[in-house]
Amino acid sequence: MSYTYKYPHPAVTVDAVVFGFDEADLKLLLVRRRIDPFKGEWALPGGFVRLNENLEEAIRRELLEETGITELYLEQLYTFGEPDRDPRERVISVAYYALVNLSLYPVAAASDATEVAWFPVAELPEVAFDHERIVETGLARLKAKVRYEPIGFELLPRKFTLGDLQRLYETVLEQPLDKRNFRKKILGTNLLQALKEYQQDVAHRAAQYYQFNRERYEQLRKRGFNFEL
Amino acid sequence: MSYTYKYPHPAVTVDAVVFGFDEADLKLLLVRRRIDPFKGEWALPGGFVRLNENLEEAIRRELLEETGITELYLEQLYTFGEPDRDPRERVISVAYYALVNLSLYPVAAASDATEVAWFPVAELPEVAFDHERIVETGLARLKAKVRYEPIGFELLPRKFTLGDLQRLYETVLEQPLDKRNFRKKILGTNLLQALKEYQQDVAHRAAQYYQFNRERYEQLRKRGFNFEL
DNA sequence: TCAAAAGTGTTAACCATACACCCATGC
DNA sequence: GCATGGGTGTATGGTTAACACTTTTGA
Repeated sequence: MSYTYKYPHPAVTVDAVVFGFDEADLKLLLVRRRIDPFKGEWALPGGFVRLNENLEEAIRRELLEETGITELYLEQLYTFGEPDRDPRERVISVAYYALVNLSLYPVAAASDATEVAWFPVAELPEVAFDHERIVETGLARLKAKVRYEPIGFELLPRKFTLGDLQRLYETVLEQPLDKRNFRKKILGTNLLQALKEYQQDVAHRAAQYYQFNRERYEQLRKRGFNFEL
Repeated sequence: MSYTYKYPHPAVTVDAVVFGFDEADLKLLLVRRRIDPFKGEWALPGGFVRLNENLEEAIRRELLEETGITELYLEQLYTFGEPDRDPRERVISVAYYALVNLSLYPVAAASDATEVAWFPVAELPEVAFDHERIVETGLARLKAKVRYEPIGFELLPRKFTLGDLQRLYETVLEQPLDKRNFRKKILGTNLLQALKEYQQDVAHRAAQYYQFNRERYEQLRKRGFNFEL
């Protein structure tokens, strides 16, 4: 079977820069390529767009097929279209960036056998195609956006401590934050709901859990409120 | 001549949301379609990407061919890929937004004969395809970005008065600004260079001209300075 | 002399920053 | 009892916001 057009058409793929966060690190999800080119090397999850699905559907399908991930925050990042970015033919890639709650998904360490793995962003392996550039674009976007949209919460479990949240911000922004000022500011937004739950079995005073109040954020946003850290 | 592929390929176009500004209005550049579908209707300038050019080259080529514009600030906006957005075949459009110094280009008013025209964004005609949605996305981006990047200057002539600049900001942000505070803030950034030139033949006190100091902005930005209005 | 926009300074409220100590818990 | 992170308040300086009058020019 083949497809014929009057004018040349590029191929179109979607690729995702998927971030996760655990206590220590910001992590990136990579998959091992099963076909040439770059067979056996690490690359961003993604694949060709089908004619009957839109771009977001395409990346969701690919993420499900390649990694099993369904629950994530997804946003279009940038479209990469240098003529030679794929050795096979002209391929234009619409990149998405995604934030995942790592605790929902198994954290397989990379090995020769694993097909999917999380890598600390500070220790990324070589990646196929121009995916390094796509990752950099995703990192820059995450860093810029975390300051003025409450997307940090997408990287954390439903309930978390203020310490967790602060570590996340410090990691993403690559700078230390003053604990007292951070707490004042975050609690001052009224976007966090304190739970009547506390850490268990920790070797220090147990921290209180909080959860992000998404409805409240939507309400405030409609009235012109702007999150800003 | 025809082109055959093993798998179906979408067509890929680039489209541009081009903004201009004159004393009174924020304006959008539209072109009249010369072929079906939507022949004779207004649409964003743009067209199919060729296999040997990257996306930015493609939109620059199209803008030159369709409108003659070469001097502009250009930035990728968003990629639109609903399966049915073009009745002919699957077409994915990479949209750019562009800012143009209107004084450099003739301001033809729209008529049955004109092929290219500037429309006040408050009075846009019907546009082809899903271009209305693309325009809205561009407007939202402009409005958001003007606050934290000095892109307003791209819409003005090389030399301008502080009044011009304030009117521009008030128009884009759709809100009045306090004149004294606006001047303090803008001059406080040190990004404007006062010229020893003044308005001529105006029926009020002549305003001083300024120009944007781009090198200075680049210097400051590298040192971590952030423009913010 | 009027209309129209240019240009200018001060004050008060608010917000961001810097900073140090006590608390609860497990080992 | 000590190590670990949780939790809290205040003072200072800087920034923003609100506000009114004088200047210059052409008509």
